[in-house]
Amino acid sequence: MDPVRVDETCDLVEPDQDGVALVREHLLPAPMADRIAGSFWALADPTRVRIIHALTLAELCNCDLAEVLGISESAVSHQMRDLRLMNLVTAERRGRMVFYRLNDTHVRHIFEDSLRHVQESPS
Amino acid sequence: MDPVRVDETCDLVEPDQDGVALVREHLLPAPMADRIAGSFWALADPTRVRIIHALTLAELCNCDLAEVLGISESAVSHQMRDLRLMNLVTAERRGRMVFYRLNDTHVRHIFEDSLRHVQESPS
DNA sequence: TTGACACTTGAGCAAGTGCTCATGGATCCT
DNA sequence: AGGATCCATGAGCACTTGCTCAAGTGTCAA
Repeated sequence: MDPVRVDETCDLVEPDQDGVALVREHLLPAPMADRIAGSFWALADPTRVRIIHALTLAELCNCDLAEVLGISESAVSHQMRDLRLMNLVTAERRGRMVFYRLNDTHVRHIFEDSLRHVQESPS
Repeated sequence: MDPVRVDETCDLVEPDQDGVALVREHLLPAPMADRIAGSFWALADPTRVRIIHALTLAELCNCDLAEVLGISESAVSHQMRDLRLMNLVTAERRGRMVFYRLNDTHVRHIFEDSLRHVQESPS
């Protein structure tokens, strides 16, 4: 628990000094909620989770990803396009293959944390 | 970087000893990918992000959440049902109101981490 | 050049999501 | 009891998502 104060406006504060009033005062602005949601979008889909996990282990090209994960190359390509737009991976062409690499240490870290958490938890 | 070894089968390993072979060997099983994706589902939607943020500040009832976030009580109630099913919040009835409280320290922590990360990052 | 291979892209579709609206249940007050 | 308030729920709807399929681009090798 023990939340941490981060700044003056909108975030982590000692809770429950007044309830509704406190919440209203430190309300998370909608654009920031959008950015946070966006940063979790990548890991909220099983296919992308598996792609990101694979890229944690090695740099891989589109067709290897498709083959290893058992999905079509087109499906992989579509996902990689989105991940690239979110700056979560970088693509590098070598010959006719395109190799993908994880580009975001934050996503890598929350993924690894979550993997540990899922392994420890009972269900 | 410096990934951490967690167990023998499917997870965090020193990368790139062979690429595809290594990935195939340590492939994340689909059910585990589903569980990880599920644990991020809550924070991948702006409305739920704002609900969870509000609940990090105080215990709140349905109607206060609706009023503070500027959405309908029905919309809140539907979201709270899902969050309850995922065991992320607990509900306690007091009179005719139902007060919600965060129930998952892991979600609380990754949310707080992410909030800090979003605040530090440029864009 | 011709073909094969790796990847990209757009259209289209089935399934899922988040909301509103209407209704019903639970609780309190007079 | 009757009404008011708070919440839950189901139906319905617009929108999004993740996929497949088909067609196209880029690269290499014979």
